[in-house]
Amino acid sequence: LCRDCGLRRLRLFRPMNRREVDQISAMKRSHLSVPAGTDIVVAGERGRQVYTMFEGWAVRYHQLPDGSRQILDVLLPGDTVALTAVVPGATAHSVQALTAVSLCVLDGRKLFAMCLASPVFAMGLLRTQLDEEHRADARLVMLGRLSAEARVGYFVIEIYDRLRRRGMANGAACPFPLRRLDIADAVGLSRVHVMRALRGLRAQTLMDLTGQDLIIPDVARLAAYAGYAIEPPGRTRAIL
Amino acid sequence: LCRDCGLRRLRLFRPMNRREVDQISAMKRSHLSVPAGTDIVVAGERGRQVYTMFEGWAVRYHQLPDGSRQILDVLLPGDTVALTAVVPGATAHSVQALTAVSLCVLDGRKLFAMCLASPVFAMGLLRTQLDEEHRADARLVMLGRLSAEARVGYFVIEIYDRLRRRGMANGAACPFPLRRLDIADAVGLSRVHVMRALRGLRAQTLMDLTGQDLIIPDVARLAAYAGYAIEPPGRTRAIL
DNA sequence: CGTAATCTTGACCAACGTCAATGTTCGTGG
DNA sequence: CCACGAACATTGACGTTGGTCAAGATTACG
Repeated sequence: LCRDCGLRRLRLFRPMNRREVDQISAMKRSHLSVPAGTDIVVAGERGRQVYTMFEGWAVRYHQLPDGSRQILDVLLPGDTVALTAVVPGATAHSVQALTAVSLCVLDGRKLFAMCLASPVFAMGLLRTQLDEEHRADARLVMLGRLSAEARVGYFVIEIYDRLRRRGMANGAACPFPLRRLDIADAVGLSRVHVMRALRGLRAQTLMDLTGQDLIIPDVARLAAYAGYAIEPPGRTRAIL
Repeated sequence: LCRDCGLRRLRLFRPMNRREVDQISAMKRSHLSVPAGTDIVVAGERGRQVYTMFEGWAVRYHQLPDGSRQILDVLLPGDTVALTAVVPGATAHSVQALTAVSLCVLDGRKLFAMCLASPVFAMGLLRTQLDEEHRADARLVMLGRLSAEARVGYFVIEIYDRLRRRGMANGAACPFPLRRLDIADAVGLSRVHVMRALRGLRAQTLMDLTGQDLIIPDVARLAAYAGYAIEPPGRTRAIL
């Protein structure tokens, strides 16, 4: 199955020989498809499964006691979900599908065993994790120091750039299936103020988000405005 | 040297046998002591060294082109610095000493080699890294969703709790050698507004930060107010 | 004792949140 | 095909939170 995975052809993952691919294939339990809105992982539950996003968009988020929600990250095809399950411990965050989503379900215990058996594989995971930390740091800067408009711009272009590196966005346009409230919960603003920021960004022709259709006339200009450093290609991911 | 390290006696690290400790000892290059204000790591430089905080406080931060600064994390004794050097790649953030700091300097290449040789060790690193990610997520929630007072309270009690787990804070009081501006740069506020928040927290007897002396009369109450989940002890770190 | 850095506070202003009203899209049942 | 309702987008008016400016107080240190 993994041998023919469409995502592999996008050069999204570290080059692997046939044996490695087959080993990963052996960890694969099943393929899961869920409609938009489904809770894939619920905070506090002790899962033994790791997922790989295959298609669709999802968010990792945290719900506060007062009902407000912070989106921690947007999950795109190729991303790994719930890696904390490998190193035993309950997941602290929830994951919800934004669109229809399909995932590869991996056996956490087998994945753990594979890490112990193959240090190179474990180091790949560690590197992917360090990359994630880098992105998390950048988001921290965004939330702590950027204006509302710059935050929205940053959020949007970060996702656009991730899609582009995966060969899933080419020109100036790309789909953006988030509601305004989702954006607000990601960048720490209110839904209404996100609207104002979008209007401002459109007025400056930095980006145009109408409905679910995103247009970025000049990626470099938006990146400069939002303080986003466009990632050079070449970084690959650890798990198929 | 590491065999007698004072930090080891605090049960801060995973239990190791003598051979493991000696292996880590072999990676140790030197011991570095720097005065307050020193730049330990400079963003963009390609270091081949990893550090372990031995004594003192430091911050990991990012400087924006407009001059403002976001503190990403406070580094306390026992914390690992610049782990990105292990998996090759330039460090993206800077580290500066807040107080006089002393560090163990480890050879990044040897550390890398040790990860490849010992998968258990590599997995320990991965777990520490996943714990860090969890803390990063929590800080993201703080910046995105909490009020100014709650943010300051969160920031303070998180550090207090980390110190406590390391046996470096016991009663209600603990030293807190940050300037108001440092706190502001960490929680995404202005220096003046941090003052207002501190006054408010003092008025509610949630905490009292006067000068560099912190007093938390009721840790659980402050934690509840700030939405901080006090960590159960037991999590240990990977590198000595 | 003097200078520089930081703390602390008040007054005022800008950014962002809340409320409420209207428009738009889309799915559902008649 | 159309009527209806639900969810979401969009906008204006207004209130609150947090930033900026500026001044005096305190501390650290030579």
